[in-house]
Amino acid sequence: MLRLSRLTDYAVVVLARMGEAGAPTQSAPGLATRTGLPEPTVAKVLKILAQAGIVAGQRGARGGYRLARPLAAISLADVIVAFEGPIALTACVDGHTGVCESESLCPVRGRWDPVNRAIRTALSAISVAELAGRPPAPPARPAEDAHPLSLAAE
Amino acid sequence: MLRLSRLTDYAVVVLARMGEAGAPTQSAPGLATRTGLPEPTVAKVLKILAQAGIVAGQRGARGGYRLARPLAAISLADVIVAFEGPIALTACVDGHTGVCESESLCPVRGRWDPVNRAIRTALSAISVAELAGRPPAPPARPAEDAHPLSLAAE
DNA sequence: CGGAAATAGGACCAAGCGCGTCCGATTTGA
DNA sequence: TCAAATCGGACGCGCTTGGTCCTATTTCCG
Repeated sequence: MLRLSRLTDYAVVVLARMGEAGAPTQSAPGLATRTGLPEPTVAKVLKILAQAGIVAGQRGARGGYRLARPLAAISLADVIVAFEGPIALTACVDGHTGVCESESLCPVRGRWDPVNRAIRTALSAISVAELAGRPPAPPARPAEDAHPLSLAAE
Repeated sequence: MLRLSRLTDYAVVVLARMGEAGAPTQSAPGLATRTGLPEPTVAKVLKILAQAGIVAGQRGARGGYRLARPLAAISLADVIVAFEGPIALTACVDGHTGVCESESLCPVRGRWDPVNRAIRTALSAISVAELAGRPPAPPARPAEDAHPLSLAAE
């Protein structure tokens, strides 16, 4: 199913809501009620997004979170990397030399790299704004209909 | 990490080994020793591949498995679908209407479709033969670097 | 100046499921 | 008739994910 974690899914929803709000700064409880998601989960999502530099947190009373950059400048790959680490399909790629009991026997050593790069490229080409379908008020909105991602010919 | 299951990874390795063998039919225990993978696991992988129609099983003594079609005609998407179901990044897409407690609130309803299609297309364009990196005859390691798989423009 | 509100950063526990294993039934060649 | 192999399912351990909560820190408002 290639599924990404549920937190990542939530993050996209939360970011989309943040983008369409009027106020620049919004609190985690407020975002929770507006998205319909449980409040502690939304808080956790926002904390991770803040660590990744995608949102910026403002502490103290009347604090909250604001987007560090417009939704159009946040790629889907950024969000996925923040929640799931580097994008790769197999576990063989992230420094686990010696895990495979038979590296010399493995016929696909290093062959996954172009595949991973392709997936990465595809995910980097999609912005959260495109996923949300409505840019808040950018000077030049990219497109209303999703363009074919510049991947392989369909 | 977007990781696919370990069984899927094994399947690619097993298929690659089957493609480079001389005999058309090979037994699960034989494939296990040749890949260095545990024998029950290889048997399970082969069973799933047989259900998906990627390999064909021959029962009885001197039986085994053979490729239903050449490796070049087996796409990576075929293998992934066999082991992990339909390729989709989120759980919202496979008929779970009503799971999300707030579909009307969700700003990304249906927006994942182009993303999923792009991933699917990319994975369909890659054959197991390309992952194995060697057409028919394996005297030694033919090439060190992989060719760019005709995927995305980098 | 004090209290309230909110983020920051952990730790913690429960549930789900991936994954390896094994068993019996069936088929087929020697 | 026996042996070898696939086929189909069930079972249980273990890791990862997820949701929750607690405490410290910061900052605005009365």
